[in-house]
Amino acid sequence: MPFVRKLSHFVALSPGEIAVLNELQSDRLVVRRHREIITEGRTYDCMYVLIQGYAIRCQVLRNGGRQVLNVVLPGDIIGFPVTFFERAQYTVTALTDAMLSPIPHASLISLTKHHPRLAAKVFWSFAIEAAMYVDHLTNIGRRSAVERVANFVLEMLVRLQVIGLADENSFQLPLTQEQISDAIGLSAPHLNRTLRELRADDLLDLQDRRVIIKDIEAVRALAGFQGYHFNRLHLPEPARAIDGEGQPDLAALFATADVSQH
Amino acid sequence: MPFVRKLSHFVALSPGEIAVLNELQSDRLVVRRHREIITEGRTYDCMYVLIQGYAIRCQVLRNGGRQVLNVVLPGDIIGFPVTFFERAQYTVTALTDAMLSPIPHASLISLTKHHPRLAAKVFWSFAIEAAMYVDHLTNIGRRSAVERVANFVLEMLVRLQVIGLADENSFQLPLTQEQISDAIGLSAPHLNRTLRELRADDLLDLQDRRVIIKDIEAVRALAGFQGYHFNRLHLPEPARAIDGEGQPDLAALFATADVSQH
DNA sequence: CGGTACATTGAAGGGGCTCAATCCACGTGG
DNA sequence: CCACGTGGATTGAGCCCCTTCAATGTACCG
Repeated sequence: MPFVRKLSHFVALSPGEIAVLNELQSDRLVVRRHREIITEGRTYDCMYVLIQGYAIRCQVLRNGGRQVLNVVLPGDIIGFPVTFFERAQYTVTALTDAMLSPIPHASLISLTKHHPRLAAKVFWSFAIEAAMYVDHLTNIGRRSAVERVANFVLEMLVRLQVIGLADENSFQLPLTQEQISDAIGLSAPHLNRTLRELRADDLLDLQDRRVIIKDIEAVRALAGFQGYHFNRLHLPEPARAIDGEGQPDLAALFATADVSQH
Repeated sequence: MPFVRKLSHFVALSPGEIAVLNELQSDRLVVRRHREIITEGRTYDCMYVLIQGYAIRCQVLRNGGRQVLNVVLPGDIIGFPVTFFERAQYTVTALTDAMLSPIPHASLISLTKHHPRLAAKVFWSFAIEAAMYVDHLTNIGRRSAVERVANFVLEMLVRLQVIGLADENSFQLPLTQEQISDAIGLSAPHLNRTLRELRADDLLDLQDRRVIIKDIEAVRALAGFQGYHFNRLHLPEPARAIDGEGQPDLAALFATADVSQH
């Protein structure tokens, strides 16, 4: 289960919590390539965990311009923030045939009640999405074309490594150059020229939907890559927790596993 | 309490819930103009509600470039996602003298346990932040200078109206032109020229930190402004909630107010 | 074989940047 | 009261990065 794998990378999960998470993702749903998973303007009562496949979140402007907000990888949750509003803010499209697991909002609320600490961990993980948007923002707002490509490629590398879909310095990525260019705010021709430059300098190569980073250190230096949000999440630990109300069952509240029936 | 006011705009709150939220924000902290509230790279055990004043979230690049990620207004929570990681991803700086209320992470977790439905509402509200980042992304990635300014100004108008700090078509905004330009990915000179254009066309005016939108409809048309995330939040309602496990206390779980001691 | 999807390349132009210089309001100290 | 410093707004000149609009190339596929 890629979601558990990814979440484990960011925060400790007890066996009981893992069981609950797997239970949550027991429903399955298949979406074919190029179909929309979420459609802008519509209403949704659930989120989706992407079990297998790839997708993009995407906004379209009246003049035809597109912004690819984000690439969705296996283990990512589709639905934050988009399904939390009465009308979806953007569209999510499957890039490949994809397998999803719907998670009704009601289940999340229910989790909040019955497994509060686990729910907090899930909500905490939404911070990762938000942090990625933040980094994209600086990337697009304040960097040159080469720097943008370098950052994009490094982000993908690290995210794919977390879920075991990238090796040391290369990975598959089912995006066309046009989609990549829409993700980093460039025109497709200019992205192509920028890639040529990077290839000429032996920094990285992109062919047949495969990215090979030939000189990671150089690319990292070029990108000014920080990647703070690939650090672990920071939840209060039981030992340090302080609660003004002095609840009697405080210790239980902050116990690592709040799952009793397993 | 601006946070309650803002949250009420997005989701229904019972009197009991409002009381709990006010209790949460009882601590006070003053930060002077130009001081940092959150510093990149450091660790935090609490979030802050901005009670009064203004702030900006901001990332700095090695080459000196800055990206203003966001303007923080009264009622906004400072700390999502930035304090949820072991190292803060960006810096938050007070633009004016500011009053804050610290909310320990532990209190949030505690809320999850004791007032699960209210906690869900608070976590749900984080989607608003993320949705704003998403809109900034398309704004910066795919729009021209005039369009960016139009969008920026409209977003500020609506956000300030929600908390009662803007009238029909104008508002104070304590940002220099340089800071605004860093927010929308332009250079300061070019922002200035763009403002001149907009002023010449009688669309809007910016003087002495005050924005006056002279022709809202025209600006809105120019911006292609959607503002989906100013819609209400969409939580499951008690009536429609479905829980696979068939918990006996389901009705209680989804009751609007889950606060008993008030 | 023609059609589709995508990568690649070229030429031309413009939108926005860089780097200043200037202006202006304001506060501060001599 | 004026000289000066400072932070910010405004304007100008030059240019380059990137866009636009094609055309061309190249797989793959029914």
